[in-house]
Amino acid sequence: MTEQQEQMLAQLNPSQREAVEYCDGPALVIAGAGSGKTRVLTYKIAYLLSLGYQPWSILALTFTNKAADEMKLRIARLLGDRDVASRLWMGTFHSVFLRILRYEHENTGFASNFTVYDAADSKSLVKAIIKKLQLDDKQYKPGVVQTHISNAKNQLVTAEEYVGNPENLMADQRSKMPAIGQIYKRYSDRLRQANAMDFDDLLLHTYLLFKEHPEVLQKYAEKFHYILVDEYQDTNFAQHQIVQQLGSVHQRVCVVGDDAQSIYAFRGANIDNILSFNRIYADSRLFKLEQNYRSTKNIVNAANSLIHKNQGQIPKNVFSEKEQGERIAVTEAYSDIEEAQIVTRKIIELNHHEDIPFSGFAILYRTHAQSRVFEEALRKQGLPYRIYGGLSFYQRKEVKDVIAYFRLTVNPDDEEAFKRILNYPARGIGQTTLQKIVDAATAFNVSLWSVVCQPLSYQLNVSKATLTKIENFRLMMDRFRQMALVNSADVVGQNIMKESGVVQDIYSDMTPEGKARQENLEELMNGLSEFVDSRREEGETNVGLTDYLSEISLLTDLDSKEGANEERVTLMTIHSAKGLEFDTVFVVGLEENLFPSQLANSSMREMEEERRLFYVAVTRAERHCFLTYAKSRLRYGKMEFGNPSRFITDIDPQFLNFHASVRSTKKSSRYDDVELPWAPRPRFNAQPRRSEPTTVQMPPRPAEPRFKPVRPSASAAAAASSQGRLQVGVRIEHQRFGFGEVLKVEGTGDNTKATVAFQNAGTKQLLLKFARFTIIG
DNA sequence: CCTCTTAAACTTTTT
DNA sequence: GTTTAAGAGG
Repeated sequence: MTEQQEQMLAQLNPSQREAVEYCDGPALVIAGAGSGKTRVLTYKIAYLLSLGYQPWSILALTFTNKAADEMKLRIARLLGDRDVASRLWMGTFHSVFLRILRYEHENTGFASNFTVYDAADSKSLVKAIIKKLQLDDKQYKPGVVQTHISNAKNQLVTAEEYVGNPENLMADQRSKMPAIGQIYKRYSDRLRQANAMDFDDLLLHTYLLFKEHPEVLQKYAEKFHYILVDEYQDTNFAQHQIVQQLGSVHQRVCVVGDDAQSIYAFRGANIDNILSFNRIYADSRLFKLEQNYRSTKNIVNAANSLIHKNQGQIPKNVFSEKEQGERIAVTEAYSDIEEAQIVTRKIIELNHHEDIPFSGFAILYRTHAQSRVFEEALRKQGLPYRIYGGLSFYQRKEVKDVIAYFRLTVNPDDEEAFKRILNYPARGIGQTTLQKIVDAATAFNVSLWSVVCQPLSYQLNVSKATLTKIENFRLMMDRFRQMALVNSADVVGQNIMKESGVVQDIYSDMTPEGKARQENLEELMNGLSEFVDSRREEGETNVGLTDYLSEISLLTDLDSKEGANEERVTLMTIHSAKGLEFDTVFVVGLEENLFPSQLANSSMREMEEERRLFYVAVTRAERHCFLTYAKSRLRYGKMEFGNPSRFITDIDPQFLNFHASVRSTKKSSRYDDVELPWAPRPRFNAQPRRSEPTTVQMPPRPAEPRFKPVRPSASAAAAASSQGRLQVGVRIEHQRFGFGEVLKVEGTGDNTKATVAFQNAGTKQLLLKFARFTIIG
């Protein structure tokens, strides 16, 4: 063993070390909450590299981009100057498979420029099909049908197989939706027609690709000498099978997970995947990480007593060696509004007396709808906060519209994009005409775009005037495509914005809502420019719209890097909080029918998942954990009265402290404010009232020119002058990545490249020609 | 074909 | 209470 390896392994506890060192075959690592799961994964990858594994032969799969980014960052830091993190195959299941599917598209029957439909696109398509089949959308609710289709795909059942199996029809008849098979079949046909895949297809088609083309599977199974999977308890059948396919040659598969934290069964995650791992990989070894490094003894013990109420789990003994800590405080509030006030007050108090920064607080709730009251309370007190989740930036109407132009430019057959923009901005092609186009397309089994190209051959029956309008639309899109052939994504994007008339439409609206939309589009265009710049700096020459769309199609709000390091209170659902930790956690809304959700009442299985969700919530806390519930709450605009959640009594009372709120005994109105007995700490700027009903706080941008002018070669002059002084060891400040140190300089002239380790952004390769930074010594 | 008004549905959780 | 769908009128 080399000294470097010894040094690295010395930083692990004995069980972590065992898990890292065992590299000869399949391994299952059961990692309790806060036990250093990510640490094991990153050290294991670093260790593999030190053994001589090539970075591109290691595949590491996660569920969120955030987890993947975090791991890359930590590996880069661990390895120091070896710039290999970027060459690892690391990412979410969906993003890695998207990459493979694009590369191997010839064997999938899709063109390489296929679109990824988001959930809204899928739903809209399902809805259109239900309508087309003249089914009652009360009986066939699009969302419910979509879930059925999604479940089938996650079980790797294709539409053909679904229709071919009479059992499915019988099951669907029992649920009063016998036509689901028919809808599923038509749905897949239309996706193929549109050259598009939905989220589930990224898994299903990867599986099919490998199954139907053994030679392709062989290539990847040989390529990946080691496969690591994070959060294995959340994998569904499809993911489980693909991992098995890819591991078939080398059998070196290491999965990490915690059955107690399985919270995605509703989405098809199968806890059996982790429970049956030992059976599938005959000679697999089991490692358990049981020491929790995150939370106080009290929190860990409370969580243990809670999860003990669940049946059937892998036995483990999670323990903490940290201080005992205080008991978990349970507080009753009179109303949801008072609940928010209590939490806000407590945050101010802890911030004041214990110097806990605002970023050390998290308010965790079961549903997004609960965020609003907390948002208002925090704003009233001038506390900085950030709400995660809900409508992401890319799902806002105006943003989706522009993205639809990009999508249709890249993929003419994209139906959902087509429908979105055919008459936006208004160009006199209405619902009736669209319906005719759709009908013609379905009749001839072609895409909507094909109909527009040859309206006569597809017997499109519209007036002469309408035909001209359609023709103009077609010509415009063709211009965009010509442009996209030779220009980079930012240039094309700017042009599309202007020529499509979107800019004119949005900027003619001077209402506050209109202003907000303008800001969002500026944000979008800035993001596009940044994307192109950053790809260029990394040496990519042709950064097209396809690249950009691939990047953003799989992004969620949680992945936005902006404001991540700011001093703000975090508000999020418990689901999004998985994997995170905070000094102080408030778990709110602990009422029957809210948490646990009333929908979980029907089965034990669902109730246990809710309990695991609560377990996840409590174990996010390092030092303080507070539980609150409200006796009354406004829901659907109506006042409801609830009872405390059963989960509170699931925790052994020796770990709890019960409080009734001071005010709930007094007569109080829902609307008056709580007077604070102390002055709050320095106030931060309150967030401006959002004019859009979204739950995302986008960081305010400094006043800038409307759209950043496109820079063909950034600040080439500045770069050239600094180039001479740029050498190993020099510290720089990059416009976007922040402070970093130069590790390597190679190449000459325009091709000079520098490898820079940034404090917060990881190690990046910068092409000096494009990079914007200043040398600081 | 567009836009304004009114009615109904909505809330789990997300890649 | 909020957002989307449908229907009437221009």
